[in-house]
Amino acid sequence: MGLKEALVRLSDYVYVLKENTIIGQRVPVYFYISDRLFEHLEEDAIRQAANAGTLPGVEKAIYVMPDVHVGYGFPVGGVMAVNTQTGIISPGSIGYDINCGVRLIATNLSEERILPIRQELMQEILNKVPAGVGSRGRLKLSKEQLKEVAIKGARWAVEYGFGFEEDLMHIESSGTLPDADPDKVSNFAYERGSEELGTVGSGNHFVEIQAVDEIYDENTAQKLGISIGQVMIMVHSGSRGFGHQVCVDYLKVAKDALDKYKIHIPDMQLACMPFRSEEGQNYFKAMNCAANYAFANRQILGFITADTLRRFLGISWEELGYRVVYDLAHNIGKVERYKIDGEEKELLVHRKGATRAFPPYNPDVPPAYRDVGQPVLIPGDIGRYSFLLVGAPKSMEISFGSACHGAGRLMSRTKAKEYARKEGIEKVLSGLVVVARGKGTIMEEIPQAYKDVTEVVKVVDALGIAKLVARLKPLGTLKG
DNA sequence: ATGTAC
Repeated sequence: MGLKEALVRLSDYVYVLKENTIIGQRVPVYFYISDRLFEHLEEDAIRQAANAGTLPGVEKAIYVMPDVHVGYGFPVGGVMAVNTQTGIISPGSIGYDINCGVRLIATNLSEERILPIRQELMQEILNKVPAGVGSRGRLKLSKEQLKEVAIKGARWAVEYGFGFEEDLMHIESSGTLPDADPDKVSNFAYERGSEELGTVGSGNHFVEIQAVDEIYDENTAQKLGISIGQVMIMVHSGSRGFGHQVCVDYLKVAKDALDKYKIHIPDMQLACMPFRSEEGQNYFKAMNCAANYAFANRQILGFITADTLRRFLGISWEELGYRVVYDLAHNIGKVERYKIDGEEKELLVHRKGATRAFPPYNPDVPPAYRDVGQPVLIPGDIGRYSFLLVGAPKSMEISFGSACHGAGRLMSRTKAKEYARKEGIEKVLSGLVVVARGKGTIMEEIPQAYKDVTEVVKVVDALGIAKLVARLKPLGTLKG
């Protein structure tokens, strides 16, 4: 019997894989998924989530979001919380792209102003914002400068001239994670990161000009300063080669330390080390450096895009009305406190393809959003809607303060390319304004290659993990 | 995701 048959449907959006379904699995795995998305649930993704349930110190349950798909060791869309005293830290369960995440910037512009010029505007953004694998930015930073980036995160970018002090108040952890030690990052990571700060990268990463298309919760939207027809900028990017190298380096450290700490794992991709060990702490501190690099990266990308838009229209910053709504990580490990069976515990929450979704009045929600909850940003794929939600109370009870992160792949990259070639890329993308240096990435990232993100957000909304606020439609997209 | 393969 396959694992998929072992899943028990508890309600419309909840399936469970009971503990001990696989050997050594100490906690249940909850899948937050609709029946439609269940059809696409891969056997391997279920196995990966169950495997994580065997890791030392795992608490309560593994949670899997509706946009789940197979990842390296741990599925994308997975949330795992580990006891910080007795548990491990797993680089593969945070992901190769450390602090891959999303930033949303609001403007005062209305959609009508952009629609007639969007083709030319996107060409200009293509000229000004570096994108693509191995793309190099306008900055070339020394190791010493990168160490500052690794410590200061988004603040470094603001001090360098990319943005404003107020931006920092509207970023997860203010865009600066404190437990970062740049001496735990390898020279090779610094080399790879030296020319990539302020670049978009490839894959599903993008910079997009959007318009607010539908509002689901007028009251919350108003408090967030969001209204119909408003032009927004969305940035989806991560820590580029810098974070990738940190992950590669510490996966090796973890594999080499398995015997030393007598850790037994069902899959080498789940190689991990005790969180309190020297190796574990070194990775945590290096991971936070990479996360800070990613916060700085999105700070620069968002600012350059806004500045390009502003100059293109020949208007002032005041007239543009640039305002960072929020910026968050969807690949990260965070130390947070949760009540489990009445006992408060300190946990390392691994979020891989999952966003934090803290409810109203949580102290980590910025003051401006205190009574609405933390903004949750869900990027769509080329030509697809993106969504703005806010964290809701249930997340603290049933998902370690987490929600989904996006659509999740449906077709492999090869299959997507085949499809695009067969149908013709012009037809597949008809009506959309998409710019890129090459066609390759676009072919792999066609909308048909992804699950329907609308269905994904419906699930987290229905579960009370996050509440739908607004839908954003793309006006123009820059891809890597 | 990724100098898209150590």
